[in-house]
Amino acid sequence: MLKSKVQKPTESEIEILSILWDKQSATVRQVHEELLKIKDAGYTTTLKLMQIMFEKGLVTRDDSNKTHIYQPAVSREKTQKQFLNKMIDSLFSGSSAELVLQALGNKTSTEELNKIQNLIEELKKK
Amino acid sequence: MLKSKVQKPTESEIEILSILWDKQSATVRQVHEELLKIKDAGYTTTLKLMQIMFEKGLVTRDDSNKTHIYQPAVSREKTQKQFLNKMIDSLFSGSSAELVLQALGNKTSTEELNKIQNLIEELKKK
DNA sequence: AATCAATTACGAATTAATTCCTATATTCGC
DNA sequence: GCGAATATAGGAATTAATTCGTAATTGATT
Repeated sequence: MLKSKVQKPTESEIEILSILWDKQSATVRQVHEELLKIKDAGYTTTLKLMQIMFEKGLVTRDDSNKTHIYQPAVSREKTQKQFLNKMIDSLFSGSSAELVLQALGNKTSTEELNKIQNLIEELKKK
Repeated sequence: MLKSKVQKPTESEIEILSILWDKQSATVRQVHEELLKIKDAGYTTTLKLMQIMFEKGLVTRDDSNKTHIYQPAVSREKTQKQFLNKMIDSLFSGSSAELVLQALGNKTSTEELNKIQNLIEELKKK
């Protein structure tokens, strides 16, 4: 089993990835505008982050025009799994069930609970 | 609503807290011995980390003897929730159900699935 | 083609986390 | 009490992440 080629995104990088996942593709300017809605940051800060993400292989970009267009190079699902697994490992003694119990314990609507029940039935069939 | 008094533990601090949660209380030496099982580190590194954790209020300590005895000052459950919520927020669009679905998708034993089903039934009664 | 605005590139400064060296203090065995 | 062993304290060095100033480049407008 080979180590993954792509590094794990940092906190700030996840914020940017989230925007790219939503928009599919975007310029630095567009990402920056979105970022401003949730935090304070200079334009070149966003630019620099996205450049670093490009070097890390977290995003791809089309630089055939002056204004580069970025796209996520890692999927939301894969990233979610990556962080879930790390968290299960470090905080939940490796038990995903424990994590689920804790997550449900909080506040989950009946509707969501039903969805989860259905999924569990599906899983048990296999 | 007041901001929490206690800072969020870092990666390394979680490793130490995990040991303290298991042992209830321990000396730096004991924690260090445990840490060595999972990673490489010098003794004073562990010491320094635990001193910082004390300053942050993540642990308490009895320093009436030469060898101080440390105890966790934050609970495992509260810390789990803290990180779960942050993760749900940053990676799962605020939906705990989405996180649960993703976590179950992985690999969970039938036994664990049953436990979760029971919990869901409990939750739905309220 | 000269100017202007927007963009990228580069590199340095800052902040946070981790690591460990060295000095000092305490306890234990003799 | 003295020396060895073990502990804590303090601070400096390192590494990683973030932030942003400044310069160079590009393209658009005239």
